Amino acid sequence: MTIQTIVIAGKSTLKSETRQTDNPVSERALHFLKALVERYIRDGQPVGSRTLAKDTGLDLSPATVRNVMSDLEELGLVVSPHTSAGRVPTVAGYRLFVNSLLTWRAPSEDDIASLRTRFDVRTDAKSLIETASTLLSGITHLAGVVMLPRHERNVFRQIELLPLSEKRVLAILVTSEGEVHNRIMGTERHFTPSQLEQASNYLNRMFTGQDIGEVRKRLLDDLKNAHASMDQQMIRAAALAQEVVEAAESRDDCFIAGQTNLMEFGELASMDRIRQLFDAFNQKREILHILDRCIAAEGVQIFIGEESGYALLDDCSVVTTSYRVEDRVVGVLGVIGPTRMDYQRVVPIVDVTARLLAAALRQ
Amino acid sequence: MTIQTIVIAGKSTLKSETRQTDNPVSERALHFLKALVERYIRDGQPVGSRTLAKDTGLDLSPATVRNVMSDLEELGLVVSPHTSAGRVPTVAGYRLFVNSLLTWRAPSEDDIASLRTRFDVRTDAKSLIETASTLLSGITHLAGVVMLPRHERNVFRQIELLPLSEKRVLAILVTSEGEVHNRIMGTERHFTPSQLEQASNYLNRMFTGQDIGEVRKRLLDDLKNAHASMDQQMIRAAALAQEVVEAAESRDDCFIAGQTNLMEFGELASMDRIRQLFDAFNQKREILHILDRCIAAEGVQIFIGEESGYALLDDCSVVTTSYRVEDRVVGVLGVIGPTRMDYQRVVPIVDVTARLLAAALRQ
DNA sequence: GTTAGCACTCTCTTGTGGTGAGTGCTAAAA
DNA sequence: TTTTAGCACTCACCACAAGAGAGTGCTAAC
Repeated sequence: MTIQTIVIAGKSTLKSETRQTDNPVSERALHFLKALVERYIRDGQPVGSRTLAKDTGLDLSPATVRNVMSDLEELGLVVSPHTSAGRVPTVAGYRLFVNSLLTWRAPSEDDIASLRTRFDVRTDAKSLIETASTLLSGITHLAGVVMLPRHERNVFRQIELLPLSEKRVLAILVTSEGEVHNRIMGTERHFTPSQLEQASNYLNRMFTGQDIGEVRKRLLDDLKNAHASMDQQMIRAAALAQEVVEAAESRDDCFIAGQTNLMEFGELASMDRIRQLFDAFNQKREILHILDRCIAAEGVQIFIGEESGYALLDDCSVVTTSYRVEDRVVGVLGVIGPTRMDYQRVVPIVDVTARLLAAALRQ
Repeated sequence: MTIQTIVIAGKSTLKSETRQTDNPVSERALHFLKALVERYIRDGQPVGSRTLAKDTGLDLSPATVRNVMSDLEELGLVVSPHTSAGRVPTVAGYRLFVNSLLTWRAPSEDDIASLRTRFDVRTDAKSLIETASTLLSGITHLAGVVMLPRHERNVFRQIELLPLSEKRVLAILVTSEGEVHNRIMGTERHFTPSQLEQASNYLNRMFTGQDIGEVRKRLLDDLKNAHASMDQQMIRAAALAQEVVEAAESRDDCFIAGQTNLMEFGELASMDRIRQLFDAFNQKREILHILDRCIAAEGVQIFIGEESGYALLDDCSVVTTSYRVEDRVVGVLGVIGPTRMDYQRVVPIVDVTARLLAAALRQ
């Protein structure tokens, strides 16, 4: 698995770990590989020696090209689906292409513009995430996904307990950056408004400013060994708070937009494949795992085909990057598409989107 | 367009407006039609005279059946896709079937059980809606959709304004039945916590218990003709409240679950059709319109094929019903599937789900 | 009214041959 | 030694034909 950092703006820096200096793949061969991948990304058809010969501009005969292709095939960088088809890049081929052969193309003015204007700074995190994934999918014509992972720093700000009806209480919890969680809870006994107010005052006094994880632990403790020092009242308050705090902690916002874009791609086009894919998207589980893996990494990450480790995504690639606010990673975002996506275009877009989203979140 | 009310529990009452007493479609022909539709619903293939002859149990020869079918075809109740295929019901055929030929089958114990246990009364409206649509789609193997239309009665309960950072304020609005709306707003000037508290106190004093629509109007008025009697402070408070109130009013929660189930059906199986369908679901617009139409109606409504009026749903049927709390319609729910869905099973399930959801919402 | 028989129609499957794109290999040219 | 031309070969794809199967409509007999 290779990781590369891209620094956007047309130029690229690669922390390339691949570039096999040990095996002697000639400059020319690489040139061909590049042309081949580009061509294949363009029209999705196996590319043959004749077309490739023209594409490179090197004025060589198809026969020569064939020889080179043979070498590339031996190296496992391309395959032909059957004897008399052209060649198609393998995962290794894409990898090499992405790592060493590609210079990132800065997103077009249009793309940047439509990104920038649509990020309205004045909205809350949730809708920002939503627009981000919609934009990503809209611009790339792939599926866009944005995730807001559990904060490492999620702070208890304020809790409010409101009576709803006889035995139901509405708990509203505000955390860190103005995120609001709420839950309705049934209670065994009736609380008067003033009791609830007392309870929330108590909770606020105790916990404001503390980390949510901590709060949860303390609440649990309190409930378990409800020590004498504690007022009955307060124990009940803790019980009420418990649920909403839990909800606030386990929250994982993750949006996927533009799934249907994937139906356009012939290579995924069997109804069955697509269905499995969509179901997976709905479950979100596996997707979240993949994205989780990117949290730590620096810069844009690219999983090509099987690299993601999920059979479902075998002929898909995932391009992700984390976005950070004040050097703290707050989330991961990216796109999912067929392996033959236009990396040169997509990668920078993912990168820029991450930056813009980060900026918007930073207020 | 016909509307029928079903009263569930195995029996059915039909306010049938179709039952063409004017045209002489024989009892036997109807019997055949019923058999044909049932068969077609079962295996989705045009059904021929031979199979049908066996199906009815009437011990008639295929030739006789063919004669009857010919009549039915003349009446526009069935068609054959081509000369040597069997017959397939037309929309009119389905209509007649649904209106007059069908006795509703009470949902199976299993289905009821899995519905009942999964409705946890102790959660908020939003998650109830979510489970309802998931359940619907799970049990029927169709797409389930649940909508919570704009309340006619949506009451301002409490507003809270919290300072987030320099120039951002978090507004939390609680309405009617414990629904929480929140928005983050940028402001031109800095508010101190106490100013915000004052402002929310003011708003709560003014508006608690009033209808949200009313509140919005009054806020707008206040802002427009900010009369001398009003304190600058209060004008700002109004400005802040404005946004979140608007959000609370225009909210339309609508969940669609199990879209992918529709991919299983051969008749919708062109990638293109499905894609359009999914895109429509994502937009939600048209779906909402259809559902809107059902709000007024009593009982279960069935739109077969083109009846829905949306070309997209030409070979889909929509089965919906409204659900009510204390005789007030609070929402609409239903399923979307191919015209050849198993109405006998699906309709009662939709009906029961509505009742259970209503019960859960009633607390 | 019902049925048997029959010719007919149309889809679907299977097989066949042709075409075109592309290959690998070999031997000659550079 | 690299490049190229030539050639035989492979395979997907298409069009077409032939046959099977399912089902029909019609007619004439029961």
